[in-house]
Amino acid sequence: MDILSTLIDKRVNAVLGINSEKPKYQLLKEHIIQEIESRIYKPGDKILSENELAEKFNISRHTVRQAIGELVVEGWLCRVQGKGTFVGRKLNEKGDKSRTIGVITTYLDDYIFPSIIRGIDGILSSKGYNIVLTCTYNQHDNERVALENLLRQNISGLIAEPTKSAIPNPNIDLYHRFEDSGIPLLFIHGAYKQLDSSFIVEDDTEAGYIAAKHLIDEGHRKIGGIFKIDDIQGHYRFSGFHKALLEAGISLSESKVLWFDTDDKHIKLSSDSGQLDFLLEQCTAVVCYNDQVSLRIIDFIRKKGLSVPEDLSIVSFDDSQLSVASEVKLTTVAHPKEVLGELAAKTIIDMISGSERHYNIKIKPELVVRSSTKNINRR
Amino acid sequence: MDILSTLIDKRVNAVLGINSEKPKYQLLKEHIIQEIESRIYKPGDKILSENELAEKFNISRHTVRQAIGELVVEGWLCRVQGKGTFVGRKLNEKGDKSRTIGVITTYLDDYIFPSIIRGIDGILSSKGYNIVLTCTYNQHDNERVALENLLRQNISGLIAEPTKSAIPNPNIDLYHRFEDSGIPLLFIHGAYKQLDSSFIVEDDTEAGYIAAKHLIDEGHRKIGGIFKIDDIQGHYRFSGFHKALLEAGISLSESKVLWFDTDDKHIKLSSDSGQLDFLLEQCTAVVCYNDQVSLRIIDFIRKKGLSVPEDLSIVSFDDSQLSVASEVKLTTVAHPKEVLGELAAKTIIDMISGSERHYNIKIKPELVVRSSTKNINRR
DNA sequence: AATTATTTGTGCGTATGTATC
DNA sequence: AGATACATACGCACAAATAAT
Repeated sequence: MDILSTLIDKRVNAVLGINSEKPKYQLLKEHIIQEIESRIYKPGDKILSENELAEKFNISRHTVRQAIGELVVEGWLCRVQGKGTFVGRKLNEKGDKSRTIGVITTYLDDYIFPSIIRGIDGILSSKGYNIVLTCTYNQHDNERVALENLLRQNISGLIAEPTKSAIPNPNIDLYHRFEDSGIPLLFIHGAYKQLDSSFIVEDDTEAGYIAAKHLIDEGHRKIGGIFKIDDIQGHYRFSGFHKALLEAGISLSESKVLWFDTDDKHIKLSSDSGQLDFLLEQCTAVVCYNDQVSLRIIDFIRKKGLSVPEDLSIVSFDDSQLSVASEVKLTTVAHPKEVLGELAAKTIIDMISGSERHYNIKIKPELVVRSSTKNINRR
Repeated sequence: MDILSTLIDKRVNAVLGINSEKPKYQLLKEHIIQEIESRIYKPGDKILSENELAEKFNISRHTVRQAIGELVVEGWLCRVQGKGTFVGRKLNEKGDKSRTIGVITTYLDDYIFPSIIRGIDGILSSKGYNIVLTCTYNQHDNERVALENLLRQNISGLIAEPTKSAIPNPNIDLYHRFEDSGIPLLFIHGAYKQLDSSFIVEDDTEAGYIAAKHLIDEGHRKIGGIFKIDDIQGHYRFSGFHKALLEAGISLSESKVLWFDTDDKHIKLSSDSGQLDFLLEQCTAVVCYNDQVSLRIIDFIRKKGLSVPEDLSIVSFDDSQLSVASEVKLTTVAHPKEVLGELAAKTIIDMISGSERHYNIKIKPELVVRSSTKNINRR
């Protein structure tokens, strides 16, 4: 439905001017925005001249200028004297981009994001790019404010972690504006299903598979697992763990897997809860959700007067600083972290300067073998 | 010098219109900006009406509107229909501020800034504030871009680490604009001498004093020091170290202090450089520039077949993760880090909502006594 | 190389609408 | 109710940049 089509008729125009609450320049603005969003005009296209628009809609050139002027400020259009008005943002003096990259994450302080940000920062700063970082605290309204600010900032590219990626996102329209403006958009750590954008994620299923496979290769058959249930990574890691066991012909008895969540981990994983005894009774090895859990298990075993890896082999995930801080150095599946950040930075630079514009990347995790696992066949 | 004063005379105006490259609305813009910067108009003040300006400068009201319109977009002014045009940014619907805080640091990945950012983030997010973070990589031009972007956003406050604080800053004008707009400005980790702004810094001299004092209190008299020479913190810490020794009547023999810089630390502090032997020969204790240096010294001593603290007591600075990761837990003077960040966050909130607008805070560091020092009188 | 047409930029005038005090 | 302020909208003229002739 064309907002301004009725304006062509002068009499109807007059009627519309009374009925409609909105001023003419506002209607024209919305009309032009709609033309851009519906891809009638693409980034770089020349729109109708001011006089043509004035004639087409029977409004004065002054009113057209007012509408276009605001759209320029909002980043939809740019004007070039003597040439015309074009869709998209004006480039700076030298004709190149701003060399500023926007980054949106859910948290700054999250266990994984300092590392990812470090990876992004390391590459981008060495390539002469600046970073503008905003975090959403996993709130859609904060995400919206961040996107609106970045749209005004003439950034060359955007790296974003989805906010609440599992549920429908109300800010998809703003993400579309980056694509409409020809600004590369790259998601990390997840992607919106509603948006066919580039993304880089880690492969948690593969991580779970690698962890279990390593224990199987070391001769273990009685393998337990401890996973987090309120985190999708926990599900994926369990899924890969399960797959490896099935491939090895090991049936998964429920009793060998312990699930915990954010709230009950202090109870379930404490030494005297009794929940952990099955590990020592039924297993020679265990896959732990992350390095923190590993340290708890090692603590538990030490209190029983036993030791790792002699009495129990342990594999965990993330390769955090904790994995080398303790006396037993942990065998762990390294989360990409910095690598994910570095790859994201390199990819966004590729998307800005190169021809290739679409990337769907899953990073394969790698096992770091240290001293928390042993081969039970060699003795 | 009033840019537009000559415009009052119509004939001179005509002459100026030929000689001056700039259009009238541009001259009016600069005139109004100058009036705001010179504090003739303060935030919240009402400026002359459009008609008054048009009459005063003998230009049309349309031209005045064009000038004011751009100043509104740039955040200098806001217009209220029926009331007038005022200095400063328009508040949002509910009349309150945006609850977004701008943060500018030199680096993201620097050894101290992840912690400071964590402190800021922890407090601000819990109070419902958002953060927009930009880092300058210690470059003035990046700082300028960051400040310009933040000026366009509707932030309620700005926390900034000075970029190259030791040399004159070319972006002082932009920092003034925040103060002109009534946006609280708080520096951390240093402050520009040209600007009489609030700041929160750590007291490195005091830290050096505390470190040496602790060793003296533990009975040591032969105390060495290892400091970094290309970092102002190194100078401050040495200064405090020196003061403590003087107070205790210990003369500082030059041979007991080793200076290193970023480039030569791998050579000077390596086990086989010979530079470290004086420590074992002449001292019972040593003050190390940071925890990293401490670990190197411990490594050196272990290779000599000796141990800490039995053969040498060590105090260092920062209380980083390293200080508890090794088998010898380090006695160390805790850098505020998170506390600095948290205090900065609390202070900026105070400055936004409270009446007090000016803070000059030096944080006293605290000694964390662990097991790298021993009293040589008790045996 | 100069001319011309087109397009945006600057600037003036006027009138009327709407919000505020 | 009236005065004042900004908001919307129309008209015109000329300058400056651009592209094509």
